[in-house]
Amino acid sequence: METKLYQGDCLELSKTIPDNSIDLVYLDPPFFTQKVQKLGARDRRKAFSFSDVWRSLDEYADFIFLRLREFHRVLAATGSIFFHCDHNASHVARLLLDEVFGKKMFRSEIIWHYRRWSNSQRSLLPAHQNLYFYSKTDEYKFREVLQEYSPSTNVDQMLQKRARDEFGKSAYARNEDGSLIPDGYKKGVPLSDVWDIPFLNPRAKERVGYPTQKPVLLLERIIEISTDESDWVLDPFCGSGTALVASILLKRNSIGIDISQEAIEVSRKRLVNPEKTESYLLRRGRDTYQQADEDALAYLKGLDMVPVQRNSGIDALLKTGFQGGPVPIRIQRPGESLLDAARSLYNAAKTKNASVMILVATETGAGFDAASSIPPEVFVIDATANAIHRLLKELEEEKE
Amino acid sequence: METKLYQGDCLELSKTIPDNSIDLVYLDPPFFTQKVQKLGARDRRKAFSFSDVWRSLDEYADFIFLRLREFHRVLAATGSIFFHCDHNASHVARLLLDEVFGKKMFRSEIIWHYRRWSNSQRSLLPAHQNLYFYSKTDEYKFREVLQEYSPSTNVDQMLQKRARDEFGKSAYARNEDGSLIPDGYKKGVPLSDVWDIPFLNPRAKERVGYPTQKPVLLLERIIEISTDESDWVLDPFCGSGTALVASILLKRNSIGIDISQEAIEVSRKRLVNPEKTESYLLRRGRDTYQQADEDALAYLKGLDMVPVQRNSGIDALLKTGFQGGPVPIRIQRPGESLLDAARSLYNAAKTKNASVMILVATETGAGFDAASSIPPEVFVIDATANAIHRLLKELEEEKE
DNA sequence: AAAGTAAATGAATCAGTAA
DNA sequence: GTTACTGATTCATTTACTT
Repeated sequence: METKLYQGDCLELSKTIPDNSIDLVYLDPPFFTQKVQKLGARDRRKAFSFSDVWRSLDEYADFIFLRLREFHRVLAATGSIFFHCDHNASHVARLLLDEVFGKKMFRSEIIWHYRRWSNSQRSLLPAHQNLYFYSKTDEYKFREVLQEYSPSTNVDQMLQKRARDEFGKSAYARNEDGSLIPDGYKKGVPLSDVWDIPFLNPRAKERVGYPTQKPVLLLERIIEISTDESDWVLDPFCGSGTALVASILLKRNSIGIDISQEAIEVSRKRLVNPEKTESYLLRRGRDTYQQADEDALAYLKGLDMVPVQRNSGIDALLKTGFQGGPVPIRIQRPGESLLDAARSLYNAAKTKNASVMILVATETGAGFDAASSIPPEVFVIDATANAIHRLLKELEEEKE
Repeated sequence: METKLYQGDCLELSKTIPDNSIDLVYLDPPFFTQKVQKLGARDRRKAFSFSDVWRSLDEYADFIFLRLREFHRVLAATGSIFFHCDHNASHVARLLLDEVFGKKMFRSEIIWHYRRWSNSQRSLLPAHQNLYFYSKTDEYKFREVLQEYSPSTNVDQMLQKRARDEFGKSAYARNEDGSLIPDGYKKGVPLSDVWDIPFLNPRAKERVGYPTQKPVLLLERIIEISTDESDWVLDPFCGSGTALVASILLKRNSIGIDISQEAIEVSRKRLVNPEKTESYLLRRGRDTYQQADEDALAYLKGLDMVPVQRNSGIDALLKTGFQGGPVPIRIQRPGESLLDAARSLYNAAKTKNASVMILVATETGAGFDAASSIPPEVFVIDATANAIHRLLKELEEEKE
C-alpha cells in the first residue's frame, strides 16, 4: 500500500498523474464565501440566461473548473468523484460538475448531517454539509452497503417477495389461493443519501488542530462504496489528511496534495500512526444515551419540561424553574422504594442549587410512610393513578 | 380567515396581487425531470401527468425567473419565500433566488429527510428534498421554534451559567465559595435545518391521490417559523393544496394557484374538511405502535383501567370497580372548563350506578374554585402536571 | 479490605450566532 | 471588529459496584 503526499498547487501536481489511473477523487476545497455580482438594474427585463450568471461567477468557479477537468482526466472509467461543500458553494459545484462530468453522471447529493452548538435565534441552526457524487461513466463501481431496518418496519416487509400486479404496480407476491409467498430474510436496507455522522468534537483526540477536519468515518464510507482494496484515492485539498488516514485503514493507495506546507506536515505526522477515534457515540450509537425512558416520562404528560438523558437521578427539569433555581423531577421506578427514589433524586440534584425537587410516586402500597426520612427539599407528588387509589382507599375507610 | 383558490398561470394571476401584501410564499414547482409523473395508487388507470414542457435548463430557469420576480414584488418587507425542490433543480433554484432576492437574503438550506422503500442497489437511496429559505429584507419574521436537547447533552450544560475566568476562558460561573451559579430557565435548543418528517404514508387519510403531495407537518413548520396568525400565505403551485390546509389549521389567510383544473378541484374538496392525519411515527416516535385516540388516556399511565370507546362522557373504567359499582373516569379536554367536564361525566355516568366518578384535571389555572357546583359523586383529581403546579404555587405563597 | 472494572458526570472547546 | 453567549461532544475524573 502506498500513500503519497505532495505540497503544491493541485492543478500543477495533478498534471503529473497519468490518465485513467485514479479510482476515487474526494475534494473538499476551501469554502466559497465570495460575492457574486448581480445583473444590473437595466438588465432586469431581460430573460434570465445562464451565460450571464456564468460570466459573473468569479475566480472561484474558474479555479475549481480548471482542476475538475484534470480530476476527470485522471479518473478511471469506473471511477467516481465526491465534491464536499456547504451551502455557499453547492450550486457552483453542481454547475461545474454538470459541465465537466455531464448531467447524466450525477449519482447522489449526499447530506452529511450532524448536531452542533450555537445560540442562533434568528435562523435555523446549520447542521449539514453537502457532498456531490458523480461518476466518470455509467460503468462506475458501487459497492452495496446495507443498514439496519428502521424499528417501525413490518416483519412481513422484510420477509415477503414482491411481484407486479396487473397494472404494473409492485405488490406482495401471492399464490393462486391468495396466500403470501415468503422469501428469505433480507439483509437490510440500502444506505440512504442522508448520513448522520457526529461532527468531530473540539475535544476529540482524533483532532490534530486543523479546523476543517472531517471525521474518518465519513471518508471511510465514501471510500467503501466507491472503491475496492488497493484502488487509488486522490485528495487534492487534503488538509489534515483524513482521506489518507481512511485510505490506509481500508487498504487503499492514496495521493494527498495541499498548497500549505503546514497541512502537509500535520498530515505526515498523522500518517505515522493512522487512527480512528472510536468515540462512544460512534461505536454504540445515539440510542445508548437515551436513558430517560419514555415509560417514566409518560407520567409527566402535559408538563412543560425538558427530559434529562445523562443523569441517573434526574428524569426531567421543569422549564420554568423556581425562585431562580432549577426544579428537577424524578419518576419512581417499578419496584423502587419511595425512599430510594428520593435519595437518588436528592444526591443528583444537591449540587444543582435546587430548592425544590419533585418526586412522582407511581407505586401503590407503601406510600408516604417513609416520609420522615425523605430530605425536606424533596416533595412527593402522587402520579394520577396513585392519587386515584388513595382517594378510593380514603373513601373506603370513611365508610367503615 | 380567507382561503382563495384560482385556476390559471401563476405569472398572470400573481400580477393581480398588490405589492407587499403577502407574508410567505411557498412554492413547489413541478420538478425538473424528463420523467412524466404518474398518478398514485388511488386510480392507476387514469393518467395524471404534469405537462412535460421544460426541454432545457434555460427554459426552465426562465419560467421560474419571471415568476420569482412577481413573488418578490408581492412579499411584504418582513416576508419570506420557501422554494421546494429536489436535486434536479436545486442549483437552478439557488441561482435564481440569489439573483432575484439577493445573495445576502439567503437564510437556510433546509433538508427534508424521510425514509422510504426502494430496492436501489447501484446508488444511494434518495431520502431527502431541499428547501431554500430566503427573506425579502433583513427585517424578516422568524418565530423561534425549539427542540429537545440532544441525548448526549449533560445536565450541567443545561443548568449552569458561564463566565470568563482570569485568563478569559469560558468556565462555569461560581460564587466566591466555589458553589455553582445556576440558571433555572432553559427552553430547549434552536430548530436545526435538517427536518426528519416521515414521507406521507401511501395509506394515510391525508393522501388525496396527488403524486407530489407533501406532509401537512412540513408546511405547518414552515408557516410557524415565518408568519403570525392572520398573515397571508401564497402557494402559486398549490397542487393538492397542502399549504392551504396547513394555513387553515394555523389560522393564516391563504391564496392557492394552480394551472391544472384537476388540482384546483382536488384542493377545493380537501379544504372542506382540512384534516391532519398524523402518522403513527409522528405521534409516538419510531419504536412504539400506539392505538388511536390515546392522547387523553396517556394521563392514566400506570392505572388498571379499560378504555371506553363510544361514550363522549366517559374515557375509561377502573377495572376493580368500587363497592359493587363501576368507577368511570374522565380526562378534562384542552380548553374545556372543569365544570363542563364534570357535568359531561356526571350525565354519562349517572345511569350506570356509579357512586364514585373521577375527573382528572389537566388544565392549570381556574382549578377547584368551581368545586361547589360539581356534583358530589364527582371527585376531582389533579393530573400529575397539575399537582406539580399547585405545589409550586403553594410554596410561592408560603414564602410571601 | 483492596483492587479492578463500569458507570456517572464535571470540564473544556468551537469552519456556532447575535448585538 | 469585538465581545458575549450556546450546547454537542468527548476527555478526565470521581463514584459505585464487583470480585
